[in-house]
Amino acid sequence: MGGPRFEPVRAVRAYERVVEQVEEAVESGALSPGERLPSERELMVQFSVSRSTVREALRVLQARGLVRSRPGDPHGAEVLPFTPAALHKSMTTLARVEELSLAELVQFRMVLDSAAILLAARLRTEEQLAEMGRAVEAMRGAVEAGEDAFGAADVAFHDAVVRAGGNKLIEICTDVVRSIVLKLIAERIAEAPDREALMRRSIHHHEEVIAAMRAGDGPLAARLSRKAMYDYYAGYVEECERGALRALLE
Amino acid sequence: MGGPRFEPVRAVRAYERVVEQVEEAVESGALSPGERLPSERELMVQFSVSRSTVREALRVLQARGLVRSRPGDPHGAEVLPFTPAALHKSMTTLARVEELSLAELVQFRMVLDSAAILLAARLRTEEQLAEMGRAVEAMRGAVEAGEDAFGAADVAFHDAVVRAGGNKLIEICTDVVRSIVLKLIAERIAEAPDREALMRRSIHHHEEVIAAMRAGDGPLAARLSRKAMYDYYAGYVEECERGALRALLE
DNA sequence: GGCAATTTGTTCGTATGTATG
DNA sequence: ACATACATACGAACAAATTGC
Repeated sequence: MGGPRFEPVRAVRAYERVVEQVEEAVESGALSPGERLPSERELMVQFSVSRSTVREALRVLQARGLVRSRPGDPHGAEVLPFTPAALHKSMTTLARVEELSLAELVQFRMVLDSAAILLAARLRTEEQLAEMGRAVEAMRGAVEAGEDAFGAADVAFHDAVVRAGGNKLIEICTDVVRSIVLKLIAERIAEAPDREALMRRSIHHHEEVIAAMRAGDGPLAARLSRKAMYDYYAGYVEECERGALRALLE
Repeated sequence: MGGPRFEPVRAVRAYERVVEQVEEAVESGALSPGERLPSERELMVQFSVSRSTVREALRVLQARGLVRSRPGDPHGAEVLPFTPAALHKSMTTLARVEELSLAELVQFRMVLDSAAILLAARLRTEEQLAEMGRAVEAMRGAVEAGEDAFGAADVAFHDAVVRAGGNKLIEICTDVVRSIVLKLIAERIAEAPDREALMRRSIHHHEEVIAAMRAGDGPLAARLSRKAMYDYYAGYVEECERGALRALLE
């Protein structure tokens, strides 16, 4: 006994080492968005691997949203600014293969949104509050204009809220989950009965949320927002799953 | 005017079409975890592309956690069960390049955890409650045993809670963010002063949470859990950022 | 345990269409 | 318009690894 404790070594592919090095350079800031990677031929020299290996590595980096390469580009692959695209992709996959129900997704939104509102009620500036107000105004104007305009204004409101909340992780996850939910009910949302009444009630709810935030009552604002989201989406959720959503309404 | 409205066509690479088809097969259930893909040479015939193209596609699918291929395996690439590995990877990247602060991550955990507890307080079975109790017992026994055992028991507790909450998205995100947080403070957690006092207080908090859940008081249990997490992690968070965490304590 | 067949990992060469200057 | 350098894609080849006999 005693002696050195050796660890099992997993065979690591050549392309993985290339990925690791580029990834490290990007995440450490040595390579910034907008900058370019050397050309594939240059990379195969620097890493002393073949062209195919370089290309496989670039495919993986591209799948992770770190770089983008275009045919014929003399500048080489471009380092991209962070986008939640990869996060979006893996959550979408999760939603499909794990069969996440719409109820679970909406519930997740209710949780994140009310948390953001709770935070925003404390941290918001007057300007941010005004921005939320303008978004609700836009929603009012968009009732006639159609789904897309209304939806865009609604997104603007919630974006303003989560930004005011100051948590980037909440911001990004909210964005990702919202788009997944919208995609799931996109075809049903237009043909919902009482569409206009739903919109007007939603606007009313949003105004109540703003009022509560202005008064500094975060818990109330959060409770109101959960109620608003429940009212808006409950119609699309299976009856038997609404109970779980109502559990968040107190 | 009039005439057909043509849509812009983005040049789609050959490997992407391969990825799309395999991805569709996996997500639709036509290909189940444990099943095998044809060999690379067989795939190049079926898709009528070169082997390099097949391999680039396989690398992307592997990066997304859908398949795994090993050298020499005569059965071809294996279709994997879903793991949050890809989600974990993209969140870790997010944490690094977007410079998520520890405070934001902990805040996110406080939000998800208290939501799960709120749900679990309503939906938990007696058996699940008992499982949480056993986890706390294990924590008590692990105070002497060391960090790892205590941490494992703590994980078991929170796992039992989120499972009882019944939202798989919350479950997975909790798991991902927890491991990121732990990695960030791994080296500091062992050398924290008053380590044992921290553990004992944490155990006490967990017992209070269970009691509140048993009494059916979800909001109280959630509030207690936020407080518990704040107490446990506040020491690792920059002074100036603790305010944002306290905003969740009411 | 050893051996043969097959597969993946990797390299190299070549042809083609494309973007830049 | 042209030349250059690039990414895309194909095909052949060899080494290393795995499976099944």
